[in-house]
Amino acid sequence: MLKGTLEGCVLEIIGREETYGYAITRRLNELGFADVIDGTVYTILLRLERNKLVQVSKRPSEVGPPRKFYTLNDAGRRELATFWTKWQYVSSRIDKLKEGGA
Amino acid sequence: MLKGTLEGCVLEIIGREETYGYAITRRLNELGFADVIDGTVYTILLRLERNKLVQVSKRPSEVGPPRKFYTLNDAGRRELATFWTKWQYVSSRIDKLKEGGA
DNA sequence: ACTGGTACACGGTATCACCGAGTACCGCTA
DNA sequence: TAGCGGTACTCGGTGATACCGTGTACCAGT
Repeated sequence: MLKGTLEGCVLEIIGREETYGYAITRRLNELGFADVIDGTVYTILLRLERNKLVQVSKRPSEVGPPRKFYTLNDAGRRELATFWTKWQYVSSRIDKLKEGGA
Repeated sequence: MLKGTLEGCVLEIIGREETYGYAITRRLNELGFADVIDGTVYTILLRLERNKLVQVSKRPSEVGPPRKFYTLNDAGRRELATFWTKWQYVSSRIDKLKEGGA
């Protein structure tokens, strides 16, 4: 019912600005998703890449190994919009169930 | 991250009043979860039963085969409270990410 | 040379929820 | 009385998400 939520969050983060896996993990942790681990994020990123929702550009870093920078392509932006629509729908229903139930 | 959400909804419905599988499915569909199918609900109910979160009472129906009525026990109520706490936490973070991202 | 932080990939796994088929009770009607 | 539609539950199989741990590797500072 709500699967792919974390993937949606990752899409949103990428949609804001070009970024890379390690930074996305840090961002998610900052946002309060404390238990999201880097391995999970990389899994999602590889899936996004496989599903052709992102454009990838590998560039060297000055403080470590090269980074893979991601940006959304058209399909990715559509997917993101679909995700938010679905999220709003489902989460509002659940909130309604929580409050009073009608 | 959000798995078990549907299970939480089912717990909430049972928490409101003693009810049974077929009626729960109808209720969920009414609430807007149109694609939730009875098989899914029964799977969840069997899991709740196996995990000892509900009390079950099988009683005959006047319009069909016997029904299995469910009520929450203490463990079920605790699980429900935990679910809502977690839901509120996670959904608020996601909403925050959606609006502006700070 | 070693440690610690940065950065990514990969195999394995648990579990949720979906799907479909199967069983069975009941009332109505043709 | 046979069949149909609605009610009601069970079960095996499946796909996908996200978790977990490990391995690899680059870089800077001590």
